[in-house]
Amino acid sequence: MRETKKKILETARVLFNEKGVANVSIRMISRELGLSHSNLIYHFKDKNAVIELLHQQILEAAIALNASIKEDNNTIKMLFESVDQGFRIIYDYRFFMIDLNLIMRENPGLHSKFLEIEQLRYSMYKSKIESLIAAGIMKAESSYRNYDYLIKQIRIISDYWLSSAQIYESGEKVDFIVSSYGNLLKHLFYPYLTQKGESIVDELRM
Amino acid sequence: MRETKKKILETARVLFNEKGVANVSIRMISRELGLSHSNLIYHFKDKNAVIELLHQQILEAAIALNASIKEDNNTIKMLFESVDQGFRIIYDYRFFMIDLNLIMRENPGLHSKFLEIEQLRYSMYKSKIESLIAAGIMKAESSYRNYDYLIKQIRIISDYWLSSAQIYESGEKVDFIVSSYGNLLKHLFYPYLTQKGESIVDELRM
DNA sequence: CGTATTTTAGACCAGATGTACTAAATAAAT
DNA sequence: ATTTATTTAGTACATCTGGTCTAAAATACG
Repeated sequence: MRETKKKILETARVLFNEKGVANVSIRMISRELGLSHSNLIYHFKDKNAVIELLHQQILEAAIALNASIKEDNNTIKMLFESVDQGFRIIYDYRFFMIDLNLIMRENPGLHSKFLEIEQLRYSMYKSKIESLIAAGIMKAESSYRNYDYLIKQIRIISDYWLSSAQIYESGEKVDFIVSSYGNLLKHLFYPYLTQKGESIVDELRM
Repeated sequence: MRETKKKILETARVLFNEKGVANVSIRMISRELGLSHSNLIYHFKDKNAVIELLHQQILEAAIALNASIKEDNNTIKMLFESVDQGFRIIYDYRFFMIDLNLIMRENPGLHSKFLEIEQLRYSMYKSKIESLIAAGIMKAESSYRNYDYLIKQIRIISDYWLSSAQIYESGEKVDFIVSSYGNLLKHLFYPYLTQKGESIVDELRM
């Protein structure tokens, strides 16, 4: 029955989000589902196997998102929209980002995969920024406008906004958190906008 | 013997940094020290008590740093120096930042204290930025230069640069990591500098 | 020196966890 | 319908953990 496996993933996801990966055991997940723990082990070798599959779900959602956003329409509007939607998707799997370091430490395979994906993310931003410069929307690079640093700032905020939200915004609603931190990321771009860029973003903000 | 307590803190700090807080038990620390675990419990009620004292050590170091940096000399040079030195100090206690969310979740008292300190951090940056604007070093605030967002960006990077380093820079030397991520933080300010500000920072970078 | 206090060790307990193994129940297939 | 494969439950085990209690050793003190 394929159904059981799905239920396990779903329950695990919710429990991970609630209590944190470290505080959820195989036995807890099975108890929650009214299953024997040996049954759970039949479907997943261990907790890491569950996490790996959940990570794959995230990836699939991200790929679907990328596909839905037209590549040729390479505007800042699309960039910001993908931020909002990406943030919304990852929120449902927030345990993964909040316990990121724990997970990476105990799962070297996932760690390497994560590093590979990061390279893709880097190139994506790199080329987006280049085309925004070419379009006169972002300022040209200079000693005080080093876009490699910008991309690394984006990386940290993308990786850890959920951790930060857990500490500083506990109790706030999903929508509020997602839009706050989405704005935080977008504001990284603002001081790099040209006048033309600003007027384009002005329209988006209406 | 006060000595034992110090040794426990020292060993705990090293083990936490090495293995992560979740993977270190009271019994492990005592084993490492050749002590009985009941002896450890005699000195510290539990693991959280150890972490709390280590956190106090961090605070004391931070206070000493703030005192050493003259308040009246409110330049961007001092700001950047305190970043470098602050980053260096916290590196030795990196477990605290890497396992921040875990620690906050299981230690509500520490969480509140951390939130209080964050308010101080906020006001500090707020007033520093204001005086830098007044001095013509940073640009005036505007719709595309919202300094509240800048301060929140600073917050996330300050809180999670060590986590990010653990994932992306494993194996790199301390000095490299500290200076890389210090630069990352400083670059948050760069696009907000006036021409005057740029020329001042130019001298610092020589 | 003898007494009181602090520090340390050892033993024990109850609970949770991962893992392995066996057997029953259910579903699929021929 | 009988066999085969898949899915599930149950049990048992070794390990680790936090916590408590008791007593010995070390230290401080009067």
